[in-house]
Amino acid sequence: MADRRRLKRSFFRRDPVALARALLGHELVRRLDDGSELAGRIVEVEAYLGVEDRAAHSYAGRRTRANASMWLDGGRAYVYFVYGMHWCVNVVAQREGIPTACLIRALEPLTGLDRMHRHRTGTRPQKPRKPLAPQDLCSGPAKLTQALAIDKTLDGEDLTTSEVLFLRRGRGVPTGQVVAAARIGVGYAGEWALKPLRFFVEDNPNVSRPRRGGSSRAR
DNA sequence: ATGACGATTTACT
DNA sequence: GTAAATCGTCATA
Repeated sequence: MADRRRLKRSFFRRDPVALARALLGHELVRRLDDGSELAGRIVEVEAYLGVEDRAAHSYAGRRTRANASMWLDGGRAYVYFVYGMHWCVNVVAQREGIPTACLIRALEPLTGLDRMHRHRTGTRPQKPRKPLAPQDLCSGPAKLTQALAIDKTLDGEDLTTSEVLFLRRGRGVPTGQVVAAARIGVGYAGEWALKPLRFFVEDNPNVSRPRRGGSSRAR
C-alpha cells in the first residue's frame, strides 16, 4: 500500500514531550465516508504528562468514561468534549496503562480546504458567519476538529490502523524553528500551567496563539 | 436529581 | 479587553 508514510506504533511509544516535538511537521489525515481526504500539517502541540500533571485530565489517576482513552496504547486517539460544544483531539503517548497524551492544537491546511471551510462555517453553534482565510480553518484545537469532522465517534481510534484517521510522515521541522511555551487554558493547574509544554512552529500563521511565553493568565 | 465546570471560539464594546 | 454560547460528565446528596 501507499501506507508507507503512515506513522507506526513505535513512533508513538515515547514520553509525551518527545512525542509532541516529534509530531510537529507530520500530517493529520481524515478520510470521510465519501472517500474525500482532509489533511493538515501539525504546527502546534501540547504535552500532557499524566498522573503528576495537574493540567492533565488523568491527573492523580482520575479515570472516567470520558477520559478512558488516555490509558490506551500509544498511537490511539483521545477525543474529548469541552465547553458544551467543542471537540478536541489528542494523540496518546507511551503504552497502555500510562495516561499521557499530546493535544493537537493547530494544523496548516494541506488538502480539502473547501470541505474544511464548509465544516467550519456550516450551521451553528459557535461557527463564524463570514468567509475564512486558510489560517482560520485549523488554527485552534476545536477549529481543527470542526474542519476535519472529528468527534466522539473517533475517540479511541487506532491511528496506526484506522482508515479514517491517521498520521502520515511529513517534512520534519528543524529544531531551531520549534518554540516552547506555556500551555493554553490551564490556568487552574498552578505551577503546572507555567511549564513550557506547548510546542509550535515559529512564525507559522496557523498557530493558535503565536506569542512566546513562560507564564499564563489565571482563568 | 441537581449543580458546577471546563485542555474553546466568536462577536462585540 | 470581556461575555455569551452550550451540554456531557462527574461529584454530591
